Amino acid sequence: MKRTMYCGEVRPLHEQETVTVKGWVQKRRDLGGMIFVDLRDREGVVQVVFNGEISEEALNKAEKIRSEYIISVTGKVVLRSQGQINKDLSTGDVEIVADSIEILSESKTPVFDISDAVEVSNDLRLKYRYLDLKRPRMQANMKLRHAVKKSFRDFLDDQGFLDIETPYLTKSTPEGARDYLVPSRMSQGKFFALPQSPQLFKQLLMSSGFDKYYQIVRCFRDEDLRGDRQPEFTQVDIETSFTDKEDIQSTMENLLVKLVKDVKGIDINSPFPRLTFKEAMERFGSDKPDLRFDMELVDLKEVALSSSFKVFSSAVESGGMVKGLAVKGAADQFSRKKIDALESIAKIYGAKGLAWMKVTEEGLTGPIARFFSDEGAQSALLDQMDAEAGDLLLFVADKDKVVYDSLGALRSHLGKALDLIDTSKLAFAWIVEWPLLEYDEEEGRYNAAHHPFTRPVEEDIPLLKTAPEKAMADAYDIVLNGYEIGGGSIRIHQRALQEDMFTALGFTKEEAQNQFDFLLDALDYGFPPHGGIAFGLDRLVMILADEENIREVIAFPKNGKAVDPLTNAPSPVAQAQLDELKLALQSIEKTEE
RNA sequence: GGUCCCGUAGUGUAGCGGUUAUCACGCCUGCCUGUCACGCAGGAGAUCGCGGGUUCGAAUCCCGUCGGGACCGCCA
Repeated sequence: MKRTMYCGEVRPLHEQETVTVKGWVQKRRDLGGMIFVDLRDREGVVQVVFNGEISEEALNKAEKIRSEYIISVTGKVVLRSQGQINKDLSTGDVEIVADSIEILSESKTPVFDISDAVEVSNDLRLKYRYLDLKRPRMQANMKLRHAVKKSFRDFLDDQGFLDIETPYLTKSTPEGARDYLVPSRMSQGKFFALPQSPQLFKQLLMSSGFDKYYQIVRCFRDEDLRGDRQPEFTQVDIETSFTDKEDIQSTMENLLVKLVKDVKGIDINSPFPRLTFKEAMERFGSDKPDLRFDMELVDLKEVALSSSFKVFSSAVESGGMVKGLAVKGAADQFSRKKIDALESIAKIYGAKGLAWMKVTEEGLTGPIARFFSDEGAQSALLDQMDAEAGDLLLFVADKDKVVYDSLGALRSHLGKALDLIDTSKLAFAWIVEWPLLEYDEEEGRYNAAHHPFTRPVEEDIPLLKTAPEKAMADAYDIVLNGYEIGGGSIRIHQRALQEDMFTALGFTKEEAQNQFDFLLDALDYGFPPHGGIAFGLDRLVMILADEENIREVIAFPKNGKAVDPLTNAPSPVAQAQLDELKLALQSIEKTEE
């Protein structure tokens, strides 16, 4: 019998119709002369009734079925009588009275319940991912991911963007993340790298005149994993010629407004707020601030300098800073022990300590309150921090980076812990005016903050030769609820400027030519001005799905050690395979330090 | 590379120096014609991740190891 409809789609309008549904046995309730089966497919669950008075044969077969058996049922749709309606099911007004049943596949009892109710360990879920993906949560996440991709495609297609594929077997480049390498049999001793992004290819496509390009594309980075980072992840990669930053930003805002409406039915406002990198760091201690709540960092340079508290004044005098957070109305909730816990968070980011005071009706209390006992110092502090009785004040005095990182982390932590976040909000924002370069202390040189093909802002182009570290990039990130969900820039489209950029990054002419000859050569043949953006699809879907790990929106992800417990990849290979590639393994025995 | 947390029936857990190792769900058998967390009666199922140590005695304490998770570094 051919399926006539999905289980989850049976409705009262189908009353008296004979239907055939095929699905997985969610639950069997055997009452003896009568068996109820909840039958599940991707669209939902419907109750099937096996009644000996209707069909003895079907009832007998139904006695044999167990959880997750796959069956085909043909029967009549009937309305349930009052009192038998199940309002928890979308199909709860009806049920299917079975005339016949066919068992299409048997199943062992699954190792865990196919339900959202039980929290199963990550390891088991990934090992039995095909079972895990049956769960309603995962089915919903996969459908959402599809809807997001479709919305991207529909919008970009409407706007005249062309989907063009770029190679996965490509050239290793020294900049950026560690590459995944693929040995070449045909060119022995040489390696492809899997792309960290299709960056250079999309730029070349611009030179070829494709004008508007997009691709939903897998990218690979061999770095340690996090909740929002997998070794392979998906970008929505976009590039446009004859454009500028504002043009790209407004197009992407239109895209996201439509996307959020399409997949969540939510109206969001555009344009999105624009913060400079500096402003984001100063106000939120993060380059990807969560703008769903306030509690901004307060600069206390003046207060610190005039204070008798050495820790504060000397931090500023030695070139660092002092910043504070006013945690509104939280003084009573924070015992000494809880403040110690906050301090240990600050210390993760290099803070030597976390200074604190509580504001009471009588004034400031806490171990450092005595330094702010005089009327003037106290009112200056309270004024700056907009603090009042009942507030908990937190301070970090240190190098800029430590102050930003530790207070930024405390702000996020407290936002969650104190329930300050309106979780129904989607707080998009652009972070703009990024430094072009950042200093790498380990290597003792400058690295591209974004990537080496990012154009400096027009007025800073001369700085590239004189003081490149001061140059700002024509780059922009887009953040959502405390995550970076995309980033892009206007690119360099002149050879001379690209060479200056390589020089600023410490490349010799030969090194630049060796690594990027194809780009430099192409630049000789002319590039239109161009720029673009890439979205992290997994992260965006994760946030829209209300998940906290991108694993939840990837069908077959890796675990925290970059291993796939389902297939057990990566795995050893046969000696013959290595021989063919002329590869020899070094001893991988653990060596003593 | 580093810090912290977790490993107990199929699953989720209790126990934290002496228990017949707890409970729930699931599983198996029987009964049951309106269940939907079905019900009732019974049953099986655990080398307490692994190795070593302390102790009269270890699931429990200590060390190591393996596996998992979170975070720092790393991720243009």
